[in-house]
Amino acid sequence: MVKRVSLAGADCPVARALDVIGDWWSLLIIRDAFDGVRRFGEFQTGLGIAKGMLAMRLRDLIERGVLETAPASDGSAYREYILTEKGRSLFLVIVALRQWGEDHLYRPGERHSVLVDTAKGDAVARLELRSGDGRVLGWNETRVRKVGEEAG
Amino acid sequence: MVKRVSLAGADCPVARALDVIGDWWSLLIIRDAFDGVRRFGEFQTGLGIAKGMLAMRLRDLIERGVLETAPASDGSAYREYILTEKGRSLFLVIVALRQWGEDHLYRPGERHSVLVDTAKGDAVARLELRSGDGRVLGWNETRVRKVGEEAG
DNA sequence: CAATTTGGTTCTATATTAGAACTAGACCGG
DNA sequence: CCGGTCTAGTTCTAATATAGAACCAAATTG
Repeated sequence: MVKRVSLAGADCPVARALDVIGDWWSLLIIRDAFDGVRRFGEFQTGLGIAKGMLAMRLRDLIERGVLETAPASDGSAYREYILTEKGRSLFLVIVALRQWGEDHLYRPGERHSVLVDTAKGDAVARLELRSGDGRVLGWNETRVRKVGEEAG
Repeated sequence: MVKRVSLAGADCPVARALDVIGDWWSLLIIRDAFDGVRRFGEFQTGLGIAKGMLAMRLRDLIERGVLETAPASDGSAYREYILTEKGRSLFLVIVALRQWGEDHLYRPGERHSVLVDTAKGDAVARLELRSGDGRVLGWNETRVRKVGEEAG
């Protein structure tokens, strides 16, 4: 089989991003980390992931700068896994996935978790893509300018 | 190994979303579809994916309502793969991944493709999460309200 | 109508994954 | 401070998924 394909050198930022967090478990681990999960055992039981997989994923995510370890905040000798700044900026990826899932993967009326603004407790607004000057853009009002292509 | 874990019944929309598009290739196929790729061979050479994998992924994505087939637009007897409405609404997921990749996975000055507003040719704005009443929210100003949890 | 292109399917070797079994160090009760 | 248990892994094995090559049939091209 040779190796699983690597996209680390791609021109497309989507491909590079998927190279880092595009596997089955990484984004779930990161989602849990946003939710306050920090300890190995918490991730393991919460996700139902095999321990070997979890250990490997945590190692990879640390190596790639998404997570880091810190001494446990409860004073014990154990370690905690926490998001780095790089990891925390995946927040909008998680939110986008969440909104898509809410829109398309539940039957009408089927209950699911909701992202709320902590201050007021209301559901957050939908994400929108805007142009540089503030117009809301649909998928068909954009295009990808490839590397080397002339601007304009 | 038993089966690969399924998250199709999860309460968390992020988990359900990843169950549909959380594997190695699906989002790359979808990204290419947004970029105008429609034919089997185009996906295959563009992605460098094995034909068997691609055939399987296309089948899965059709089955899950993200893609559909249509008669080829060039009048030939071949088929094309195009995004459904459900598939097109993954646009913001791709954009969020792109922006994260741009921010964190390129060395300063290293070139990469850019998403531009077709009308003006300028790069699009960064995504922002806002509250119901329009305030910009950071990752630490939100929380997930779980199913069954009381509102408020 | 022969040659080539397109769009697959099938096959096999290798890689990845899940899950169980095992281990070492931390913590806890006495 | 001693034995038991919890935490956080590592190691092992069997099953599944993947890459890549070989094969094939229908459509298109010359």
